[in-house]
Amino acid sequence: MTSYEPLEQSFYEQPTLELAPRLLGCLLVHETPQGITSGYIVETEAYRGALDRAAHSFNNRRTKRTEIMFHEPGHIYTYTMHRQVLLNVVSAAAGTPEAVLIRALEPKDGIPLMETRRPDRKPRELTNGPGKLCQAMGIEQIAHYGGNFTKPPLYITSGYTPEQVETGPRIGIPNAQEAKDFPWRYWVHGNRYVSK
DNA sequence: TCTGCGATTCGCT
DNA sequence: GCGAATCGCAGAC
Repeated sequence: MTSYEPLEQSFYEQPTLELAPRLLGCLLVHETPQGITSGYIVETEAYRGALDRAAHSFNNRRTKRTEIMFHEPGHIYTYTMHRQVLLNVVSAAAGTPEAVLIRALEPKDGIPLMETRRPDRKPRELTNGPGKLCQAMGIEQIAHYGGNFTKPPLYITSGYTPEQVETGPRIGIPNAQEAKDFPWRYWVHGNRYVSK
């Protein structure tokens, strides 16, 4: 178990709807004093500020919480929901508030450490949901908000190329009217760690 | 293994 | 106050 070489800034400079599927198979890595944890990204969702009623930044709403989405792509956007932390990759050019939610991982390094952070869980229950993977990886909202995925301690590196990617409506946004049907959820076909 | 429902914190209005 | 990009548990099959 060693360090990896983070993907460069240029990787994030592609349209959100292209970045979201291209993140699949990439490796999310977190280096902490306790050790390294990592996992392959197997499920993502795109959120596109201006036109997307399901996004926090809908209608370009700029607040303390959504501020980071207006910055350059590659920044870290964390958000809390019912005591859970959710991890997002800021996408699109500065001034365009878009992001990709990381929904599920397939654990690679540091599985024993993940198990200490989420005791008494089956292997598959470690990272098969957006709040769960943050727990397993030790990701905290305050500490990581506004950071950058291009450098340690929390970064993304290349992994593998998925054989088949599937697309469908996003999860958990029933009040988003027309936006709830946008097929902006992407996952690796047949992967056991996909949340649904 | 899958589905449905209730808990409960924080940021925004 | 309100409502949410969720989780975990209970109960069915």
